[in-house]
Amino acid sequence: MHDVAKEKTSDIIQSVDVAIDVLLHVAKHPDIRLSDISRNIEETKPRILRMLRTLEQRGLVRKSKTGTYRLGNTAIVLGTAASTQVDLVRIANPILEELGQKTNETAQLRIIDNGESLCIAKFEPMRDLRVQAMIGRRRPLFAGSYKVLLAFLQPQVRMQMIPATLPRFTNNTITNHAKLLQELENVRKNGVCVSYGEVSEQLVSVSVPVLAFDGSVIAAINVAAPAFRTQQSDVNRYTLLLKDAAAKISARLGW
Amino acid sequence: MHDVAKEKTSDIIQSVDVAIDVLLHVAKHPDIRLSDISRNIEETKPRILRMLRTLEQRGLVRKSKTGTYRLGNTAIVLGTAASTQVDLVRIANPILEELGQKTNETAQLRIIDNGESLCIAKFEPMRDLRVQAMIGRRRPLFAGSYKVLLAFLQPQVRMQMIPATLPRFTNNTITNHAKLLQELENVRKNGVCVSYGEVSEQLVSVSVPVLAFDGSVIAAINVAAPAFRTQQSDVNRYTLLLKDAAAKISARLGW
DNA sequence: CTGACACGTTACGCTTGACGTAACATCAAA
DNA sequence: TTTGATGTTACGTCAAGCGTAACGTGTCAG
Repeated sequence: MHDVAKEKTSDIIQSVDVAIDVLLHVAKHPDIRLSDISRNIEETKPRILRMLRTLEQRGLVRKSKTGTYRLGNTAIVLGTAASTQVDLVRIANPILEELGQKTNETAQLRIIDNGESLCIAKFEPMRDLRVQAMIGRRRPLFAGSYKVLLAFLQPQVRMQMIPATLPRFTNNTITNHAKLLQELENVRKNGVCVSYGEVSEQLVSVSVPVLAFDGSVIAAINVAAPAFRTQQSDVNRYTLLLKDAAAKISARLGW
Repeated sequence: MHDVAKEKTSDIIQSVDVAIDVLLHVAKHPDIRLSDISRNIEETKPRILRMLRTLEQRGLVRKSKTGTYRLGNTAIVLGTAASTQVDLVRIANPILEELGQKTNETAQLRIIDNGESLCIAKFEPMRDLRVQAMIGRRRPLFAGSYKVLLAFLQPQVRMQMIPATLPRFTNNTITNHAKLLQELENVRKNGVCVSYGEVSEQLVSVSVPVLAFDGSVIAAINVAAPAFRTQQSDVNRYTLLLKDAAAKISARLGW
């Protein structure tokens, strides 16, 4: 066996691991059916069926009359408990709300997870047109203002997170490695990253890092707004508010 | 083997089942340590360790530097997804909020789960003194206004849910079987259940059922308030508002 | 200082739990 | 009817996951 791309599964209990795969798959694809899960996860149908039955009996998933699966009540209970247990989220939420109220734009809290940025808290203002945020949504680390997360990583770790070729999303996407590294340098110097439509043409996004006492990056908070109503002065204001909010979060995390 | 109290584990994959035990246990007891989980679940430490490692690698739990475990980021993502996938919760939430705003008291959505009532959605008003509700909290079915859930069950199912001896919580708790059955009869007739301090001395709680098209009970919604500021007129008003809200939920569920 | 007793962790040989194959029933479309 | 999906059951096989035992470590009490 070459086990080229095979993960080293040291001490992981595989049936549980696959069950988590199934659970997260149902989370991502509501009303999915057994066969589709089996195909996507690449496991046999009887195995997936056993998994689903186990999850269902515990209320983590629910089977509809038509045979499709969704998350169940236990998942709600679990998630609610989690929101109060994860310090970062619990602390950030009110600060994020204040930030969103002041800017009247969408604010997010994002962490690095599995080589991507993951939204784990958000605030959306009450106005007709706003940027939509979604808890659980993943975005690349190397494009848009979330690359602030990249900028504050240790150099050797950072390099591993940057793919060989940088995919293009818009005209403004940075696809040149040297340029990206230069930009990361600037971001680190200024403590803020502003994206003018690097991922979506019409959006401006401003992110700052949430740092630990030792300068390591914990998360990023950001404000995203439609480009047409965002002047340079707004960006400056958001930056100040973001830095203030980030400092508050850091402080309240105990540093 | 007598397998007297042994559950029939037909087709359930045990290691996954235990992993769920562990996960829910962490949810219920934040900052718990390996040994305690092992003791409570009654499984060996190596087993639990393997479970925790698997859960941790997927971000469902997180291990602190001191060796205690909490829920992790993935649990948040999961729960958020679940809130949007479970029809009942998604539909009930805005209606519950409206109900809570109108009454200016705490409102809850509760279902039957495992012989208890389980809170799966809530609204708490912005005022200094209010009844606290918590998603995931369980309460008995046979005491307080949640017995509305019991009242609308099919008779044979209902009997199985009522324990041989009814524990007393307060002076007002119904501990007599005949009396309880009589009360359930009234509740079914009136479509509402009012508890004057049956579980907590100082609380008044009003619940109505959310019924399916066929008359089967799906859930209960309730309003709970401190007794000292709740007159009979308030109870009457809550009842009307609750019945209205329950009808809306039923309708929006597609019946 | 030194037992004594927690804690988490590792190693490993044994067993049974969980696996995949194959066959099944059912339905829908061709 | 045939074809090709679906979900499901049954069963014999095998290795995944188990518990035992022993380890290292830290913290109390004596």
